[in-house]
Amino acid sequence: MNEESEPVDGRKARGHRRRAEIIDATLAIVMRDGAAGVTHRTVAKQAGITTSLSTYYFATLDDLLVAALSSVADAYTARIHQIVAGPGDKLRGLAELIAESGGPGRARALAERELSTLAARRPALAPVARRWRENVAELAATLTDDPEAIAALVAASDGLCTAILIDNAPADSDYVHRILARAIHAPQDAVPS
Amino acid sequence: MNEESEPVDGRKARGHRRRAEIIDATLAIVMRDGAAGVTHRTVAKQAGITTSLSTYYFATLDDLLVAALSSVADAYTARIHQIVAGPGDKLRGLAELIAESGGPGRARALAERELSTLAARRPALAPVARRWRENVAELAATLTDDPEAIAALVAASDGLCTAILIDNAPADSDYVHRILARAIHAPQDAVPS
DNA sequence: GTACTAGTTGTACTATCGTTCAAAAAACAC
DNA sequence: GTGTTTTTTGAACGATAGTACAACTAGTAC
Repeated sequence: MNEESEPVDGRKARGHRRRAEIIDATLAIVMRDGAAGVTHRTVAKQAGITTSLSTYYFATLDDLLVAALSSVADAYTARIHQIVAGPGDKLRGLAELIAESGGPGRARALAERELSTLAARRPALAPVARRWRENVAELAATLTDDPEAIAALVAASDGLCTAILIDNAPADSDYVHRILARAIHAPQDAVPS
Repeated sequence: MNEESEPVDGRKARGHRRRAEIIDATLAIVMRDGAAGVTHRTVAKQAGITTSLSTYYFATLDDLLVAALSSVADAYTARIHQIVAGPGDKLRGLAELIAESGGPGRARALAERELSTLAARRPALAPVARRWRENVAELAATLTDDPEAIAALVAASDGLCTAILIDNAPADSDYVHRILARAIHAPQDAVPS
């Protein structure tokens, strides 16, 4: 998504398409078997290419993981920007996005979590892993000026995702929305202590 | 921690000690290199034993990971029960526990997150991974009866941990406490919509 | 002492891993 | 057509993985 403009060379064009295919194959692996299942060989088999071609585009496995995480992060970034720019209730839009983690978006959300967790140890992944939370903060900033309310909403979003993914908590959009609203609309002097 | 009572047989006693050593070694590996670094060989080397002895106590790698996750989960359970049973402000105690993830408790918290993430794919790990959130909910239940307030506090706790671990967010105990208080003390009719 | 059980070791098998490399194939420029 | 660049292949290297297994040691019971 953050690639250069279309190349005129037909070979490079094919190369870019191939690269995207490999990233998609990597994501498919992460969604099916987790990040631990990502090897040059499994990715190549998934993409229907030879192992060496996978290493041709991504010299190291880390490169592959960075690209894959960037891809999911891009998707979420687009979704949130769409919500922010759209006409509807932004908090409800976020709630629906989060609630998807319990259904059709579960594999994708899980992939994002796995790759983000990797980021704690691989510096190359860190800036990409931060994006989801930055995007939520951006959305929150359109609803309030209180920085702690923003932080509270970001934390609530992450915590709800965790609960839905790991705990198999109910992913009811209305329920998620109520928890989110509670986080962002709480009075800042709730507890004077 | 959830083992049987002390065996009288000196060999079995040694065996139990050995088992605990292996679990500790596994945790050390997870803390240093992540869950991906856990192999029978690395664990054995860390524990100063042979590879076959590691497989003698834990036939499969999953067994090892379950035991390791159980161990960290036990530690957190003990900490939270201590806070609940103690005389001090329970919410502040939780805030301090969470804030530790930014400092001395970082490796341990990261290990818990990594193993919990594994739980999404390995059923054997699931019940153990749920414990942390159940414990926080237990603590929250001593502060309010509103189930959504409890859920909000649990989500906030998890989200704050994520921010501290992945985002390298400031882990100021007072700050964490304010976010937590905001989650649990918000009025339930903040947003009528 | 013998018989028995639990812990421990060394070795080895097969599989898969990341990575490299020279060479072939394809698309381009001329 | 020739020459050049990019993509693609097949094979191979060394390293490490999980696991199995027979043998050895050490504690226990009698």
